[in-house]
Amino acid sequence: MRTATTTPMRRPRTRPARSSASVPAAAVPAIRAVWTSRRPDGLSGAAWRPRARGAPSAPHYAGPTMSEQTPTTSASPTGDLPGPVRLRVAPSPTGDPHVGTAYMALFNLAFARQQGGRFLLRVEDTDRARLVEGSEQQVFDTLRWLGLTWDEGPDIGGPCAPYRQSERLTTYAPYVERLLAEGHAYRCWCSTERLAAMREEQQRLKQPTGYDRLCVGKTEEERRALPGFSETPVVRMLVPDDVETGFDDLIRGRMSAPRPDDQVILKADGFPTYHLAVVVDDHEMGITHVVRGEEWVSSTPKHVLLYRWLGLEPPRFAHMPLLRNENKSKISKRKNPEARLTWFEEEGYLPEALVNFLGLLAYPPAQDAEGHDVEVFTFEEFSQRFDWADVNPVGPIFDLKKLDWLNGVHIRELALADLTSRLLPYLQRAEVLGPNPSLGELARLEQVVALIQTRMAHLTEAADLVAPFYAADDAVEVADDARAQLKDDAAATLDAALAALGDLPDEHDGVLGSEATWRAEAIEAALRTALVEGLGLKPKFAFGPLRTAVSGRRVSPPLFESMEILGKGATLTRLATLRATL
RNA sequence: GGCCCCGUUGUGUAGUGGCCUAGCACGCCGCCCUCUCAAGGCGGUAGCGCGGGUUCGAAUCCCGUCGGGGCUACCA
Repeated sequence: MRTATTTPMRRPRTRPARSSASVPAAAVPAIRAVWTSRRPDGLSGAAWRPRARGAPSAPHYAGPTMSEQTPTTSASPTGDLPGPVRLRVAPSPTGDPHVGTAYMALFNLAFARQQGGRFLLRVEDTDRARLVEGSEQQVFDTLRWLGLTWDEGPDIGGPCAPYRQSERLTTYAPYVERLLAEGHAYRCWCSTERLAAMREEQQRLKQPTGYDRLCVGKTEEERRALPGFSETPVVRMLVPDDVETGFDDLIRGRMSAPRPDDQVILKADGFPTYHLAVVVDDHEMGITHVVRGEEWVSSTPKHVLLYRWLGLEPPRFAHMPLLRNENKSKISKRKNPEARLTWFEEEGYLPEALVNFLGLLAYPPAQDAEGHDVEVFTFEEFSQRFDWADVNPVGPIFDLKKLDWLNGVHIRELALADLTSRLLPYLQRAEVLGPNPSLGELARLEQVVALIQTRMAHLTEAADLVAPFYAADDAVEVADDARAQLKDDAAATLDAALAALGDLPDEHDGVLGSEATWRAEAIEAALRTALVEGLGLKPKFAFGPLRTAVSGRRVSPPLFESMEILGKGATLTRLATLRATL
């Protein structure tokens, strides 16, 4: 536990010198050095071997060696692994992907990219009871959708494959054997019933809960004679009473954490628990920075202990604050539908907006010359200025208001063709357009999208705005509130509009009709002359009935532009259709 | 209960002892623009959890207190 923390982590949050050089960059060479020399620790055993092509042979490791008893079958890394820093996100496939996973992935990736390092995805599927079919694929899909892509992972492989813990079982065995052999771990045959009863009793007596070490120092036969025996033992860590539990955190500085219980590291089913698997895999995969949620703070001493017992150099730790529900509890999918990553796509959020938003939680935006926040940014911009020391340890409430605004901002920044194609699936889902829209329908769509680009916070809102443009002209559905708004003079207004517009030429002079006369400006001029000047109506009341006739709505995209897109024939039909019902 | 982490407007944040009558952004409210709704422009609203200290001076340092959160599994 002597992580070379030469610089105090957090306190000097020197604002001007925010070049990430302060902590991370400076740390890189050191990590690099440690890394190259720590590979041959014996634990990778047979798996580790010097590079074939003239790689310098590593210094021999003098400590305990497991090589003879390490028939590792997995394809373990050979020699140096790519990247000056290596980070990972390690979700467990236990259901809908969680927004917290994306949050962690973002910060891990941002730092990895900034340092020119690697980002890996590792699936932590050691809990076979909670495994959910298809959830792993959903993790891939949602993270890819967000653009938070990995350099190594279960689906794309990499030098440390496999990247699925359930496929790495043989990797963990020698580590467990070594801990057992050196007296740092012991087998425990206590049944789950006995454990539950023990815990209950401890809680009743208001004692700290923890394993009572009944099995310590006992052989299987000795233990069998006692009650609460189970045939299939687990392996527990033997945590010394006076163990040092402090560690350094990139975000919080020096941390103290509780003394761990005799944590189970190998379950009765032969699967490792998270604690063992994370240490072994992070080591084998050359992880330099462990970035995870604050909920892991209290188990970090267990991990540090494991690293020490195994003679491994521990990685740097960064514990991110937890995203919260409105009541400040840890964000949960139960309380918050938006804790599900798939929800955002369903609701019409842009992935770049979500990433942008996540980068604003517990992290300060950059400031411009006038001291105004620069809250709209890309992942690359975020990555470049990122610094662990700037992460706020306070757990932010996951409040969607700013995301809604950001989504609108990003929608407005999209090129028209891009926005149109992104809208297409939503319009098809809403059945505004069919599965195979015609060229004509698509051409019209882009025109319509230009009108609604500033009128959406969510892509899902497009359906309502767009639908009237694909309705039959003699069957535009008129909303109740729109019809209710029609006044007595609506009929006269429509008649006047019909007359004025009927006189407006509809010619297509130029090639491809580029010189059409049925244009918004001409339509507006004709209508203003007839209704505002002619009938003396206020614009607002003059155009209301027309809007209802054309769109069936009280609120719609700009009226004259809509008429232009619909064309003269359709416009007149719509006006006449509503007129006929009055 | 025990251990640990954290407290700046409704939300996200700036602030690291005087530049703070606490800045910015979102939200909300109002005004302008305007064919509706948006977008855009302008303005307004609201905060240092509390109590002691240290200091000429505290949002900033110290102590206490209160509050919130996390962990306390053969879950991650």
